[in-house]
Amino acid sequence: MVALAQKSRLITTADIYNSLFSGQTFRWRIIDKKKPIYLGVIGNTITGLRRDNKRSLTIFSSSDTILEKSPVDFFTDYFTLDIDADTCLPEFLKTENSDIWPLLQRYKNIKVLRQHPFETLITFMCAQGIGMKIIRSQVENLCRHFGSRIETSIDNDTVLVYSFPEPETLASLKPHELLSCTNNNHIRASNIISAAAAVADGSLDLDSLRSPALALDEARNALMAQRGIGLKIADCILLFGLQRFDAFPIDTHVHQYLAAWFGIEEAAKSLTQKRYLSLQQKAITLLGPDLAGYAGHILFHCWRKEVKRLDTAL
DNA sequence: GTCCAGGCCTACG
DNA sequence: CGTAGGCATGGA
Repeated sequence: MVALAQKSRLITTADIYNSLFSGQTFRWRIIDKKKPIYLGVIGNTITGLRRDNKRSLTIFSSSDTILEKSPVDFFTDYFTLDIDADTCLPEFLKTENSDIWPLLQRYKNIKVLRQHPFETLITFMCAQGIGMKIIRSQVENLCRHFGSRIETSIDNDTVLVYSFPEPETLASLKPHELLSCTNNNHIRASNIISAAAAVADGSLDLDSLRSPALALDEARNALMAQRGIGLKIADCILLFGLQRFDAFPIDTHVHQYLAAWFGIEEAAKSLTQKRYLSLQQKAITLLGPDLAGYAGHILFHCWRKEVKRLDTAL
């Protein structure tokens, strides 16, 4: 058993906590709601975050390093503290849309995370046409069945976590072995296995898709070559797992707020593939070419919480 | 019971 | 082109 030792302290705003449960990651969880400790597994390193006060955060870690970086360096990158919240959202939201701006106050500092590419690929393949609770439950099953078991202790309580499965592990499965992780959907199980196989054998090179030198369209096409990955899932993988903050995924909620908040008439119609691309261009024009997806995620979370009253955390 | 959840793919006009 | 239906289940 690995005792989770306090390793370092990171000074930041409390808004990074919302980042963990804004729907971009399905892996982090709350251990103690009264004295919030958030637990995650990065590679094979167990990491815990505890809020000390509004601007101070303690990092716990089962190792001195997280993916070969110090915990502080790792989380500075992971939580994109290099992205300035003030420049992320465009001015027109503050001036022209006075009805939206008050709603955004609790969400405007949410950070989009730089997550692990393969984990992001698979978890978003699990997220089609089902609710957030089932998605989280599927991902939990995925790790429990096919990841590595890791035990730790926090304040003398034993906590059991699992790493995310390796591509080779998932690639070796048969669809029926994966059904508990795909809501019993056989097609999705088989799609996930073949995508994992593509990563394992190198025909899908996720790291190469991170390069800004590669056009966003080409990166998306490489992902969409996999069965079960369409425009929306591909854009999510680019945004959350490949650090392409210009990628702008449009799901049912984004579709809704583009109509309700931005008055885009096209968004009132059903979301066909052609309309997806057209709406995406309009959104990028409004939100800016560099951080459209980053800004879009903040709007997405605000819409879910403030308008739809949906919760994302368990 | 009905409807909708962070969709994708195929078949059919 | 577009739309409808299938995939599957749980919670509101």
